[in-house]
Amino acid sequence: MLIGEHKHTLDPKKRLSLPSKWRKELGKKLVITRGLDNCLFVYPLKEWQRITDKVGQLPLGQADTRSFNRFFLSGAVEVEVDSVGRILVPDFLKDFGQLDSKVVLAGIHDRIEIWDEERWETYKRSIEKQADALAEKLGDIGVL
Amino acid sequence: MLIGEHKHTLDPKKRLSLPSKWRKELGKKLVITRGLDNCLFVYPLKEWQRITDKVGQLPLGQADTRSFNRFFLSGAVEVEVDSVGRILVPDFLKDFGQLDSKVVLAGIHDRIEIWDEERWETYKRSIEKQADALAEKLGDIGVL
DNA sequence: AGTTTTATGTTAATCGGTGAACACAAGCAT
DNA sequence: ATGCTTGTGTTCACCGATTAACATAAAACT
Repeated sequence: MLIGEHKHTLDPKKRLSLPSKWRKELGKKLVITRGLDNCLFVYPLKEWQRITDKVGQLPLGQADTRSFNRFFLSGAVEVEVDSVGRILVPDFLKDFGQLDSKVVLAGIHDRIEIWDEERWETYKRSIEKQADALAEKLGDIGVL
Repeated sequence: MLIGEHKHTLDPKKRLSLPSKWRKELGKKLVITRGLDNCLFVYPLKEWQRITDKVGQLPLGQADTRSFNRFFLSGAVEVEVDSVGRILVPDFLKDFGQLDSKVVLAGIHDRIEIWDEERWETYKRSIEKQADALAEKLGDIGVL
């Protein structure tokens, strides 16, 4: 289970070292892709396969799902973790996530998300404000 | 069953000793996370798993659940109880809970909550005033 | 073909976290 | 009252992670 948040830096060569806490769980091969809300999603290879299975089952007839597939799949890249636990972030994904050198890695259950630090802080403040309202909604669903 | 309230202090290294009463029940590994109303939730590992099972099944497509997942999961940290019964509170959670050195630990059924002492006192006063009204509401649901 | 730039791999140094051990204070119970 | 448990504060030393710096390899361009 990937949880927690870590601040790291993207080195000048766009390499990002993964929090050592997560390395075992993440494994050697990962998939990075465009995420929602302008962050990047990073999945361990196994999880990625599980997800593409689901996505592949969506009806091709709807324009929405076609668009989403393109967004999600065409932006995906398989990367390998190097000997010191770093991954290489491709240019186009770095641009998409508007990443500077300071980034935040957030563990969300089965994936990690990469955020530009500044954007993460503002986003976080906004969800913290909404949290109580969100929780009520989820209470209805029976989570808490 | 975790009940009662205890005043403790957060030491300069952000360590918090758990009330000895609860230690057996809490076990060695706990999860701390952002809670509602600006307090922190602390779950024994087992309870935590029960909750994340539910949370993990929420649909990725809804912005609300994404937000809540980020709020709840990225804010979670697994901590170990040290040899003298203390846990370490990460910076970002200390900030979120607006904790000073004096805190209150409140037992709420299957979790404990960490509150800044001052904020706890005001909150408590407010719910004490509302108590009668709250009870009526619960009566409607059939609790009391 | 040679030179410069880009990519990748390896090593090193620093910084901070973490844990253990200890000492003291305070409260509770017998 | 006094002895034992619990909470708090401090010190130290160690280990490891992250980052920066360096070295090598590949590639691109002239």
